Amino acid sequence: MPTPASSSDDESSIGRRGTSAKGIARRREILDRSLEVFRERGSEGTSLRRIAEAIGVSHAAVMHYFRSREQLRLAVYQHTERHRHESMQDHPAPGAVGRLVQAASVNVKVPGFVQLYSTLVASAVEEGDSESREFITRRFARVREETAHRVKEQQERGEIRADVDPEQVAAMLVAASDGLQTQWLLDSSVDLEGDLRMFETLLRP
Amino acid sequence: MPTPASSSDDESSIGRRGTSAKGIARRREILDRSLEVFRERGSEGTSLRRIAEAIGVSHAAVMHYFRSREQLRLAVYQHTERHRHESMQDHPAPGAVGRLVQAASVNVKVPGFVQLYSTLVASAVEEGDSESREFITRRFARVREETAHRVKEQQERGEIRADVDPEQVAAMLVAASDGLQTQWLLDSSVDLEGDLRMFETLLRP
DNA sequence: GTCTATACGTCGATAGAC
DNA sequence: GTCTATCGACGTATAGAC
Repeated sequence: MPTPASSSDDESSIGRRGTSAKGIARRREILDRSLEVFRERGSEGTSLRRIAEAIGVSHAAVMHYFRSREQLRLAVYQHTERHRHESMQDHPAPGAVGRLVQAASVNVKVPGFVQLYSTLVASAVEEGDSESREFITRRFARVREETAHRVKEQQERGEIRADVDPEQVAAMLVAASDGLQTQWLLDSSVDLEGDLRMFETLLRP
Repeated sequence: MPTPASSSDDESSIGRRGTSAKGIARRREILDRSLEVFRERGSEGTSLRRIAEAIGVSHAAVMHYFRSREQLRLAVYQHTERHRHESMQDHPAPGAVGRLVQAASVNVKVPGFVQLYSTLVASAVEEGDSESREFITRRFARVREETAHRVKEQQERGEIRADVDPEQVAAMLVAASDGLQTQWLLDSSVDLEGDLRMFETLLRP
């Protein structure tokens, strides 16, 4: 539910195979089809066998490209995130809150994306040493840092009140963005964009 | 990760058996031991057989009291929530933000509680018709409503600025509280209490 | 490199004996 | 109320065909 932020991980660094032309295509096919199946039944309720069936291969073939089911789920998220970023490439940095609003609005329009993120966060906080935990932890740190930097700049320009700590504001903005996307999924009468935009009022000098 | 809010569901309305004295005791034992095991391995990584083993019965015995694994998880959350509420019964309503801060601080000190909540939220947004979804959806609606009411009262008393919508503030406060608890779990350098307290500054007239 | 076939241990869930 | 037995499905691992 992140926020923009440039994705630095290439897909191929995550899986273990898929070097030939056919392998690369197959890998992408698995990622694309997985998201489709996740959308219908949720990532938690979807087995490797079901994904494999949707493609027309054995479930062992899927495991040829991904070390584990957990790792496939993370790779599907990163794959989707990349495409999501491309669809909002061109914009002139409208400030910290604006970035959040834009990112959140795009997120909830990608079917299954926020749901997938939720399962990754749940895995991250439940498991002690998983790849999910490391990925989500780093993501939070990076997004907070980028947001804090933006807030600081806007404070120097006098666009944001100076009596609040940029790091605290950043943590809060990221938390509110994540939480509101979740609430919107369960009750679309929640005004995701308006609620986030309210921060512009609250942060005004 | 909620917020205070009075728990209206009785545990026994959730499970299906446990009417005798022994049954009631057994039911509570399952709930208590489940949380202990969830704490170590996470609720997602814990099987009914492992819980049963910790008690000294077969996994079929556990299923005698709970319709499904999913339902047991929800019941464990509600059971823990009840005890959590009792541990902060006496307080004189310190305002909307104060309530949030108090609730969040207690939550993160109950081992496994926020983690369990995260898995429930993930289930809620992934599954279309589950009990988890209904429970979490109702919870959000109730907590938002209670918080909005408190904000409105404080606005009338002049304690909170009047140029913001109470419902929007409530949704944001709940979202920020949830999101910050998650961030704190993954990185305890996040200042959960301080970040939330900042809202008092932002909301000052 | 890509993939099928197959097997292992475990899981949630159910049925029926005690 | 609790057990044992059993079911189909699951994640994972390996051997080997192409």
